[in-house]
Amino acid sequence: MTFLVTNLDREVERSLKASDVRYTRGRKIVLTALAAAEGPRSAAELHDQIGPVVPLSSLYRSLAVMEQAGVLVHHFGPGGVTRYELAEWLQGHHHHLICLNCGSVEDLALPDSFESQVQRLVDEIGLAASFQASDHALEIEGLCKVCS
Amino acid sequence: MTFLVTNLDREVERSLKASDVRYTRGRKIVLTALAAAEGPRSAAELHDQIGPVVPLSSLYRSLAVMEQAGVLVHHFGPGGVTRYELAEWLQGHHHHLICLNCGSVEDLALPDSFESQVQRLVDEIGLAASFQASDHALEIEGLCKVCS
DNA sequence: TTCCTTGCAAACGATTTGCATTGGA
DNA sequence: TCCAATGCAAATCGTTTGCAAGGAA
Repeated sequence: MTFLVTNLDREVERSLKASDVRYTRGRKIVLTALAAAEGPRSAAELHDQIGPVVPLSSLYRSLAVMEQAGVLVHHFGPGGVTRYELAEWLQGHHHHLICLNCGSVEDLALPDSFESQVQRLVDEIGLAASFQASDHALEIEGLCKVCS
Repeated sequence: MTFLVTNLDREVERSLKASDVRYTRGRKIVLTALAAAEGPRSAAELHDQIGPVVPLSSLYRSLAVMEQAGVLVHHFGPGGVTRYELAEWLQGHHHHLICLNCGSVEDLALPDSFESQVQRLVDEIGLAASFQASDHALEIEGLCKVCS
């Protein structure tokens, strides 16, 4: 993580406040679970981990609101489900390791030397394809430690 | 495309036959639509394009069967929907340009010089992360020609 | 004849929403 | 006090499946 949890909390609260969104107990629980996760998590995965204190409908609403406030981002992954994680400005740029067997998705931060190469490739590609690239995601598929 | 449509058809038929799957009229229609597409397509997108001659339930079943036979592969993308495209051995390795505005997904084949760099990066990363990588996908997000 | 395939409708699972109630600034 | 947030249930939407009818080998 880029921030200590305490600072993270402060940053999140500030961001939400800027969108007239309250940083409530339930949202703190969700945010904390996501901050502790090693990769993007679906509503169901979070609900399993958090328990019934935050019902699914509230969970979905909290995720949507925090995404609109720029605190979270989502991805679509294995199982056709939506997974959320902290926005890049909170947890840094990274990529994903996707297990083709169990469907788990874990983060992978690349050393700067790699990342700059990826970034350069994407920049050049965008130019060549007349596509206004603003971000990239290198998803690596294979077998995770557990499944290999 | 790697094959001319005629040869594609022959290859597909052979593959399906090997899985005891018939290459029926409806499946040919779906396959042809996918072969003509510039990127992965969802069942709904195909249905809109093809029309009611192939009902949605048959479409979903055909896509699933052809994927099991190794002729198609799927991805999860914008809108949280599943999109299918020809397997790599039929259309070649490529990446995706994802429009953050309209949600369109289009193919992008990289020049060999780029692709070999991406491949080398992925290989090195896999080693470093004790992850048994078997494939990779470089998704570039931004604005497509229409939306930019 | 033997199975695979199809089509319709019902079933499912993930996600969203209406509405009355609760809670935070 | 006032409006956002919550919780439950009902509604949606993409996708899957049961089952009886149709079609190719």
